[in-house]
Amino acid sequence: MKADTKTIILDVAERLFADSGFIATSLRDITSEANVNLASVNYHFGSKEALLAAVMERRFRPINEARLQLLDKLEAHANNKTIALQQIIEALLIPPFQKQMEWGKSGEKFLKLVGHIHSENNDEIRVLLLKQFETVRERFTKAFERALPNLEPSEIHLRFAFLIGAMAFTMMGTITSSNPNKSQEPEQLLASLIRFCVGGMTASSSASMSSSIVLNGDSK
Amino acid sequence: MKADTKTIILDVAERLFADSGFIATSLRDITSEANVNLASVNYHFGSKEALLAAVMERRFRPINEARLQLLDKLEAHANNKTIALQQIIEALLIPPFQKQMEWGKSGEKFLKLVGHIHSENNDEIRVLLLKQFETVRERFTKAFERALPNLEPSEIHLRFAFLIGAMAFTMMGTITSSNPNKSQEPEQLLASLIRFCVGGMTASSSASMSSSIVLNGDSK
DNA sequence: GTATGATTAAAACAGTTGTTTTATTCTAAA
DNA sequence: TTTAGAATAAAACAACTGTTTTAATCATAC
Repeated sequence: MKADTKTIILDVAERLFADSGFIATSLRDITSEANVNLASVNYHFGSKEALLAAVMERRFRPINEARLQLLDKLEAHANNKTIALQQIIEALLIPPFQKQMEWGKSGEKFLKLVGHIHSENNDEIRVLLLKQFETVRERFTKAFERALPNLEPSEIHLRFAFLIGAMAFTMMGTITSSNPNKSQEPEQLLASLIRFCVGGMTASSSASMSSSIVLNGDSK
Repeated sequence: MKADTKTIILDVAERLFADSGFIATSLRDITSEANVNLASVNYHFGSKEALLAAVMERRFRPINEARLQLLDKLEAHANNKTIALQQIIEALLIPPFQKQMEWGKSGEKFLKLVGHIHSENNDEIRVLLLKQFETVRERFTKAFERALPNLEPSEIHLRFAFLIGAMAFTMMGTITSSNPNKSQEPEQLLASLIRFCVGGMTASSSASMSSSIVLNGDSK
């Protein structure tokens, strides 16, 4: 089983981008570790940025397809009845972790990369991710709005963003690496994340600030 | 009121690091925009990385002092009684937003920088932040454990990490910039974040996965 | 006024970056 | 076997990086 140049480059780039970041990883880092010629990246992908796009595309397509497929199934089974919020959140959060386990060592670092891309400064790079995520985002926003009819859409929008933040942070691996306990099983990590997000999304919207702290910017 | 070179460099570096990231911002970007000589960064701070450390140090000290002070006050007022979880979370989340408003235009971009540093690939850089955060982390972890006695410490540890993720993501400004609505008021954003985190931290720990999806990595 | 040290200025340094160009090799159809 | 095109290889390109060195200037105490 001989892996072709394009695949080797994708694999190595995925791992190095995840470990050291997009900017800090040079094409020479990638090509030397992949044992391919430096020019082969530009030959096969066009540019360094296009290589990153290809890396993300390869993993994101199946993940987002699984997400939408699960949501389809949920909406088909529950005709007119409201879908339980936990099931929506599971349809969103389980696929990336599940795919990562399926891919084994090859896709080991992909979630870490995605977590970092989520908080990328470079707009052009983050747009690559948003493009992939757009349909998922729209569909799940509607699902959340149906499941949480007593929350204003703007509030749901914000909470969805918080959820993404918790998810991205989890994916980056900062949590597992900083945890002094023995390495968290992905299943336990995912289960905790789901619980946290369900609690966050279903939180009461009426609670006001209890302390006397006020945000007033007097210093002009 | 003449601003000295060191302060100008700190201000410009803070803004550029927040907008374009640490690696992507060159010393020449900073010094040319600050109208100071290139060598002045190394003269006053020693290195580019030491400059970043100085940028973070300047903002983090007052924020974390405020956090600990608020927690002190909570623990002093509630002798033996348990502190409401929402108050703990407020003591953690309000100071950064409050300080940012106090600082006005000068500290406008600091939270964005912090959010990005949280998800930095470079370990040495993230360590700079963790060092500043260590005491806060320990104190609030204990407070959470007291306020949530029915949760296992490992579960609290994870949820704390999710909370940090939601917070960092909020700070990065990805949310506000992606929101099609009129610019979110910081107060409303903070209030929503607090609600989400309170809900997430107090979520039931017994809920198991409801769907039939299972994470099993058969592909060896 | 002069000497001392802090600050700023300008230039050079040694290295790395993504990309392109020019040759060479490989592969598969005619 | 010849030949056209794909793929790889090696080298060069021009630009940019953080840091250091060497001069010049500034402020301040004597």
